[in-house]
Amino acid sequence: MKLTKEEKQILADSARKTDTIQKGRDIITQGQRPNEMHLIVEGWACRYKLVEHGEYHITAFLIPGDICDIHTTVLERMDHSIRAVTPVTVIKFPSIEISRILSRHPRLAGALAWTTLVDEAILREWLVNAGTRPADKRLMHIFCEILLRSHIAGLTQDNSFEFPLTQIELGESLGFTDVHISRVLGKLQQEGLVYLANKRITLPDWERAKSFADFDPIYLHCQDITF
Amino acid sequence: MKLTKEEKQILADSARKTDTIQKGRDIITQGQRPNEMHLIVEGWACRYKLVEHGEYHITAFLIPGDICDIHTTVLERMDHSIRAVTPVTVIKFPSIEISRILSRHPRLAGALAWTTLVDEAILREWLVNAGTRPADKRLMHIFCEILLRSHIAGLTQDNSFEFPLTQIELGESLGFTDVHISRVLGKLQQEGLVYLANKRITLPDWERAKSFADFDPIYLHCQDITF
DNA sequence: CGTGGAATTGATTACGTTCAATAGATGTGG
DNA sequence: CCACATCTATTGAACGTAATCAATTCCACG
Repeated sequence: MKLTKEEKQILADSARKTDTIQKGRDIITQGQRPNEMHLIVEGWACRYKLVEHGEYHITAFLIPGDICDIHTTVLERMDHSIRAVTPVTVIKFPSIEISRILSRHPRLAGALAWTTLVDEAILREWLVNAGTRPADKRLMHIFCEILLRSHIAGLTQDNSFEFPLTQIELGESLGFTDVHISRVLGKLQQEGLVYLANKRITLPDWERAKSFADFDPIYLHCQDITF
Repeated sequence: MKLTKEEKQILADSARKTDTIQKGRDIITQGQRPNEMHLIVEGWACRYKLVEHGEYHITAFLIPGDICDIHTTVLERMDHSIRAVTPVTVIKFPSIEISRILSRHPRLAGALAWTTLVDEAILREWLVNAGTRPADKRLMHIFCEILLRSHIAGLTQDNSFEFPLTQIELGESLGFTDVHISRVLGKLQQEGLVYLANKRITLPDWERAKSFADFDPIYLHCQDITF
């Protein structure tokens, strides 16, 4: 879906201001009812939920171009939190402006609905990932997804992308311990499926990566890529 | 969110017709681009995705009152399938009618957005469930969720609800084998946390069930219940 | 240079899978 | 209404993936 110049202008006009969030800080916290919507323009964030013992589970990674919380115009309270994984820059949109847009500009409303549905589709795929795939394929699957999403956001160089996550965070999102992530990641590198250095991931062979991870890009609702 | 009489009428007017789907049949299949939206009025359905070897993973259960596919007005192709778990009766709404409603009736659009966001919240909780909780708690968690959702839909009698799923299907949704479901379910019944008979589940002690499963209803965005 | 978080590696344990066999339930046709 | 087929549930034994506990090493940063 492509926005027209006018539509982009409408969005730009309704933006309030930009803001920067420190690494590790919450952008929004569970239970809040924020009165503005956040669009990430730089850095990585993650959605997470607390579970017993003060542990986390990460349910999504947000990269530049992603919206944190369309929820604000419809739901009362956030049922999860969003945290800055790296320093994050966001543009804020007052909820009132968003409501106005939703009711007056059907095409923009459609665009927002589209991002919501893609978020949902990603969540579904993560659930399948967690429910059916062993550690090595699960890990590769998320690398495939992030490469493709980074590519769409214009953040890739060839078949590599910046990857600021620690193995701990990776574990918290996939449902593994950091110890196990370390072992499996090591194995994947030995097998030449991934190359990781300087907070940057390279997938040397896209087709091999996809087939190893059983990765079908259909759920991202975009074109596949070729390297 | 409560709809007015007029709003309900608008929805009723845009409905095309009802349809019945046999048990085990797809209501919509992955890859399709359906031109109508389905609302379940009777029976259970499930969203599922195929994985390698022809296995399934179930990503959602749909009960009366749930909408199958708001997607149709926005996305091109279904990224997953929906199957009738029992015989299912649906009301169909042509996509064009839905588009019309979305653009002309902001409050109804909001209601549809609300159901989408709750679906997403449920998915998030399922992901946390799969990623962090052991089998017994995971199983109880889904029972808690379904009891509450059934209650909202007016389908409970006291603290019991109809439960047409096989242990195989339960396993396919939680990421366990049917063998393991059988064992864990047996244990939960011995401990008096669940009572299961005639395709009907009873949770004798709601508070105990909730605390055992670490179940926090916030993600369903509705009131909790007391029995 | 020293400190604390992140990553690696090893040894042991445990939760859930797999394979297999049996019993129970449900439905169908003769 | 019984006989047979099929799907579902139960139970047991052996195995395997990932968790846990623990000790080091690596690295970024003040």
